[in-house]
Amino acid sequence: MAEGHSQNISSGQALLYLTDEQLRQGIEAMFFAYRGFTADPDRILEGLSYGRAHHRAIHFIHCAPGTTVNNLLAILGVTKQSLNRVLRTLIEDGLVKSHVGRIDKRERHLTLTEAGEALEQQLSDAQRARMRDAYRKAGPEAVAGFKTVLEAMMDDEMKRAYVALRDGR
Amino acid sequence: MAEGHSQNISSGQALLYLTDEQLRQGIEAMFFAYRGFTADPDRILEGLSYGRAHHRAIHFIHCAPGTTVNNLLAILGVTKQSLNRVLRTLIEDGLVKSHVGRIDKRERHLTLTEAGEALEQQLSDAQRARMRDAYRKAGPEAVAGFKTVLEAMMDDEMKRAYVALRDGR
DNA sequence: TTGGAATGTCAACAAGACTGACGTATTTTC
DNA sequence: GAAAATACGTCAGTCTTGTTGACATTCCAA
Repeated sequence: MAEGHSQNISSGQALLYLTDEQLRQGIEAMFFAYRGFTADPDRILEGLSYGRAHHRAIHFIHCAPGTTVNNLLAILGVTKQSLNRVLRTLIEDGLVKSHVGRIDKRERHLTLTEAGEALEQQLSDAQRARMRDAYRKAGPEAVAGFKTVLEAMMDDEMKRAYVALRDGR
Repeated sequence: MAEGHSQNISSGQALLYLTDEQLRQGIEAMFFAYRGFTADPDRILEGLSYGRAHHRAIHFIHCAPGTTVNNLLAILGVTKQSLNRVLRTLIEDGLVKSHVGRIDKRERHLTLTEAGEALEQQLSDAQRARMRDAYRKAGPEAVAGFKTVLEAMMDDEMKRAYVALRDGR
């Protein structure tokens, strides 16, 4: 493949961070870091017969209370049937409440109950603790770089969702 | 939870990047970026009746040719039954070869066939292309910060595996 | 007012992870 | 040399989480 060699010798040192080796390292760092990133919430959810999908739903309902199923679908990038199964158990277990829309009765608006908020706190405390440690170790400049690269790595759609969430608070 | 408020007012601006809001943004950035990160290989594998699990196996066999099953298990963090299913199909399809160990005949050493290397190239070209774009947009300093934070985010075990792979080349 | 579009639910199925148990070959240890 | 440990493969069963297809309800626009 023509893309294989990204080492542009002629431009010297400046592009050294774009070598295939460097990129491969970045790929592996991303893989291992993501494992660490999800490890703590996974451990908490393990005993509760919930999984990562439940965590994601809870996280985004917490961030955007009153959001509709369709809305959540777009953010999570799964089919509505898949999300529905997760939501059903969360509603049955009294962690999420679903309200029929006043303006459009087809819509269901989702919010966390008190128990839901409590679990969200527990999960996000664990995840933030790891994040905080990593940030502290790395320092503010590294954190800025971290975010810059992550944003550049997103699909455009995802970036829109991310920016909307980020700036909407 | 006592951890809830990480804003340490008394230390002023210096720790502003450690606020819960900032951490939450980082968590979401990680979530969305990882989706982008896996999107391209996923698309390629979709048609081939392979999944992300096959991709991971191929990736690490490529990086560490001759690695044993146990070794791969530790890196991937899955059970042997789970890995075996994937490996079996890859061997049947002629992408991976398994050799009985010369020194220890209990071990199976795994390598990619030519066809396996070709698929690896195709997959990693796609992933590197996205990575390269992100790196280029972000610039070398951001990339350095990115890696620093990711390494700090790994579990210690994972970090060892990462460092071993990184420095072993 | 009626037919299409949008929203959400139920049912059935597949991939991929897990546990547990078992078998085999080989190496290590006592 | 016998017993224990290790490396690998496999069968069976379960769980989470993704998929498609079919369907009910509601809204809106022709």
